Amino acid sequence: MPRRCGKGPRWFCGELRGCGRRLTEAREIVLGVVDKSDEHLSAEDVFRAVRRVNRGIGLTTVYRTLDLLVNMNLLSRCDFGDGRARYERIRGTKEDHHHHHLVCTECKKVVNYRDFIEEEIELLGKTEKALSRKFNFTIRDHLIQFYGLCDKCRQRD
Amino acid sequence: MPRRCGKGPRWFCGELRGCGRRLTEAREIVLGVVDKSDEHLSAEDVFRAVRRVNRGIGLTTVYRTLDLLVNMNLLSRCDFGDGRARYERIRGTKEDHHHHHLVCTECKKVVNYRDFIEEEIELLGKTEKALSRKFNFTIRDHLIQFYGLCDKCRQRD
DNA sequence: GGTTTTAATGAAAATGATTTTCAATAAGAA
DNA sequence: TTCTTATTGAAAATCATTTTCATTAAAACC
Ligand SMILES: [Mn+2]
Ligand SMILES: [Mn+2]
Ligand SMILES: [Zn+2]
Ligand SMILES: [Zn+2]
Repeated sequence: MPRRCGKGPRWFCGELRGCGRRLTEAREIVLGVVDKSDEHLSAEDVFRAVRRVNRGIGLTTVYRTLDLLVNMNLLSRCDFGDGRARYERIRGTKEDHHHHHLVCTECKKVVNYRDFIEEEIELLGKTEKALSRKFNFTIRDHLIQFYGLCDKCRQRD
Repeated sequence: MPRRCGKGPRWFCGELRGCGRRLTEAREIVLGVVDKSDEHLSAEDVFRAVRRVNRGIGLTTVYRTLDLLVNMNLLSRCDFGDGRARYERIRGTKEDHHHHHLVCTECKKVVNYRDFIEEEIELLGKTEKALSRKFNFTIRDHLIQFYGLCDKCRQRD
């Protein structure tokens, strides 16, 4: 009889075990930190939050864990062009909380939006079909981002 | 009477002078290299090509010049997620040769496509209006990229 | 043509996010 | 509990890009 996995939610423990991985405090804390936040956190952001819970966890481990969680499809890694990766939790089904981003090029503020997502998805389908045929590509993912100036930055100029 | 600008196309010389800049051999060669190519060149790629014309030009100058040309709106800087910027010439009017990218996540091959560009533009307009109202954003630019597997990489797996 | 101003340059050093190395630690199977 | 080996932290390494600074050369002005 396998010993009850000490800490952390069962499902997470299970997912990890499933691929021969171990449930550690660092992994729990990192997942918890990103999960709680509704921001787009950098590795450094996550590191700072993690340290508040356990001072002993190193930046290297945070990087490694974020990588792992992205590969497990629990987090998504974003690039808003400021030279550092950012992470956010993928909630529920893939299609469920799908959203795109609106980035202020001035203050780097990022807004999630879902307006016209349906139309974007429809366009995606169309494009996928056409490009698949034309270039023999299998499309797996897409990136749609809008750049501009937020309210405050527009006025400031 | 201002001396005739020695080398290079008049328009380029003029554009530079217009903002208090000087026309140099490095700038001419860099622009020429990116202009001739129909690839998405990294700074290193450009550097190698530039050296074939003039061995004396340094990598630093290539970086500086690429920056300048992007700011002058002659080149566009792309990010395909491989950790280095890539550059391509912007031809003609902005709307004219507008295209989006299809990136193979395996071999990093990049394809330009224009299929459904009209629909994408239409969607952009719609989204711009809605997001502008909802979030008080002024949209200036957008990024639409598809990721997947090219023909060869699909078969190889 | 020559002289002057200062933008542009190259080499080397610095930067900064991320990755690698490696010896020590601890998860979890038995 | 013991044993295997995945995971970890600290320090060093990587690598694209930027900064520094002394030198060079556009081009404005004689
Ligand atoms: Mn988001
Ligand atoms: Mn292109
Ligand atoms: Zn802003
Ligand atoms: Zn490929």
